[in-house]
Amino acid sequence: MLILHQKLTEITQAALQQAFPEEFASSLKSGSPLNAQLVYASKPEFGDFQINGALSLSKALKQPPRNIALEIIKQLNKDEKFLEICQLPQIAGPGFINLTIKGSQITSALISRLNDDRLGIPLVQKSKKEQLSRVVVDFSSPNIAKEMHVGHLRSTIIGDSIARVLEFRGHEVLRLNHVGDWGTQFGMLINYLKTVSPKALQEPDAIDLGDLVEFYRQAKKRFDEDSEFQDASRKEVVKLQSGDHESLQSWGLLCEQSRKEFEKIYTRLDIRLQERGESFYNKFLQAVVDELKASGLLVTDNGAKCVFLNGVTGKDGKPLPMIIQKSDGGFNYATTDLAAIRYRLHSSPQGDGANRLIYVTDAGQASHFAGVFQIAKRAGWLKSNARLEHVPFGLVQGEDGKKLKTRSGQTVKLRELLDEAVSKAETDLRQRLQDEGRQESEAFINHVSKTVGLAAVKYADLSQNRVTNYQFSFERMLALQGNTAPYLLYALVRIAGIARKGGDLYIQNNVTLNLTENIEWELAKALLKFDAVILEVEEELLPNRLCSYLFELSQIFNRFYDQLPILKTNETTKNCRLILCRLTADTLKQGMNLLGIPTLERM
RNA sequence: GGGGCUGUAGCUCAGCUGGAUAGAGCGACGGUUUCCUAAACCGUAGGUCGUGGGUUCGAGUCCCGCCAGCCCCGCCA
Repeated sequence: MLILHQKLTEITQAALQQAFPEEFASSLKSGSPLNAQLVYASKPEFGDFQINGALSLSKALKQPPRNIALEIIKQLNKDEKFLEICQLPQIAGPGFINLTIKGSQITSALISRLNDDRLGIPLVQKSKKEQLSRVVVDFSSPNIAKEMHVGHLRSTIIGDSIARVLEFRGHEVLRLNHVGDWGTQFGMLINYLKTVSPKALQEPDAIDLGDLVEFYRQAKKRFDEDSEFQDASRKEVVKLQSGDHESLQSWGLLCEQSRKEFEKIYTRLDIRLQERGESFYNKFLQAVVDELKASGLLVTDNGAKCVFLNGVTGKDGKPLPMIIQKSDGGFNYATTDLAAIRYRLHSSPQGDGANRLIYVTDAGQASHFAGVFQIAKRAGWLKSNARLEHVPFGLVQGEDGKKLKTRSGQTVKLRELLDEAVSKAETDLRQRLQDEGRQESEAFINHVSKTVGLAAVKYADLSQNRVTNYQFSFERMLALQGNTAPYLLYALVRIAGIARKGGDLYIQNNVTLNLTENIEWELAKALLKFDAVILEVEEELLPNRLCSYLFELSQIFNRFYDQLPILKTNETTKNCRLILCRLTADTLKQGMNLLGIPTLERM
């Protein structure tokens, strides 16, 4: 539908221009050209597209809306290209123009999609200008020496999906894991490591720290109780920052240990991520300070070097500062974030040469990023086409509406959360098999449980608008009905079932589509909307739009499946319906793939 | 005190640049299976879109005030 939308936009603009040439010309000069406002129809009974412009142009053109609509229609009816695409336009209500695409256009669009493994989604133009197009998606970002918990769930899943969509569109995507691998807590950790396991330094591979979370907890406990330990830890921070060999080695060991744990989760969730922690930017921190100083943004206040933000005021009404270098000479996270922006935007090889930076972090950091972005802009680091975007998301809440915790009040570990989802899916599946008297192998049960459980967790998160808080509920996500992963997976299973029962989904002979039933048309049109949805997600970075689309597509397919026989009809009708099945399957699979969710043949 | 986000059906949520009679799912109630997986499908009930103003031909959507909840606000990340 993208191509049709584009063509019709041009055609309706031309019609508007021809209907009101003088007004159109003067509107061009004034810089706010008249717009026919062609959009997708809000309801099926209004056709496929609607022109809304007649209503809003009423004042400018000094005519009643229906007259304007009539004039536009006159021009449209003279346009051969238009008549080729659409049926005769209809005026409706106060002055809307409803457009319905001709059936032949729909079927030929479907057929061209059969031979298109990109399902109508264009690749970004590799023109010279866009060749430099590189996108950084900064997501997941757990802290070293801490286990991943629910807090990382949303960033990881949403960030991955956004990266997948951008990659599919042909952007060069840098998936960066900005792990917390630097900071004062390492003094404590290294000191504790030296205390409990001095051998670890000689043979880094020989030692297994085990549960790092427990290790962290014990270190923290010792730190809080033992003042000598505290002093030693502070000295350790200084040693680490000054590049002491032994300290760095311990630090590396801790990072390596964490990395192994993170990898397990990423492998399980099928997430690719390039680790580039905060420490990477250490060598650029001083340069940030120098550049901000040179550009005149840096102000020393109470010994700290700050940049005062525009439009952000504190209690006394004065601008709030962002601290770039503490009075003791140390840097903090704002400095690191600035160094990261600078590096990512800087052309290679001194930087990543990216022109779109996407940060998938919780909404609580909104003002932090607003501040950091502002400084980057004022420092002149952005080229004209560069975009900095914070992609915020809400909290994960329990069913009580409060931040999700375990029964004992602990943070929920991501690993355990995933285990539970899979195990619940398994219980459910076994019950179902028993009820239906089905026999399946253990391998099948394990595979389906794992796929369904993880898909449920991902989909539940992605299907909600990320800005709002998200109420986590195993019961709902695994309910296996409604807007859930299992519902979508089931639609695919049905299609796979048809193929097993002798339906050839990949008919090679020159196909002709002859759609007769309403539900067939509905399905056909739904399939054609996929391309527009993907472009919308690319722009708005809202994966839930894709989820809604896939859910609606599945609903339409299920109705189609319910109402019409597919295999038990005459040959022509059968082939035609098989093509609809195949395109539905391809679209669902590709859509799910962009959500990071693998699909099943049977479940 | 300043700033941000949120407030839509009993519950969980959609609602794209303002457009026609505000939509799903769950739950509730009722129906559908000699046929491709019923993890499905069909139907019924359920709403002063937090609230009061304003802009507009038209507002859930934009602007202002108020109420409620959550989050952020100089040397932690």
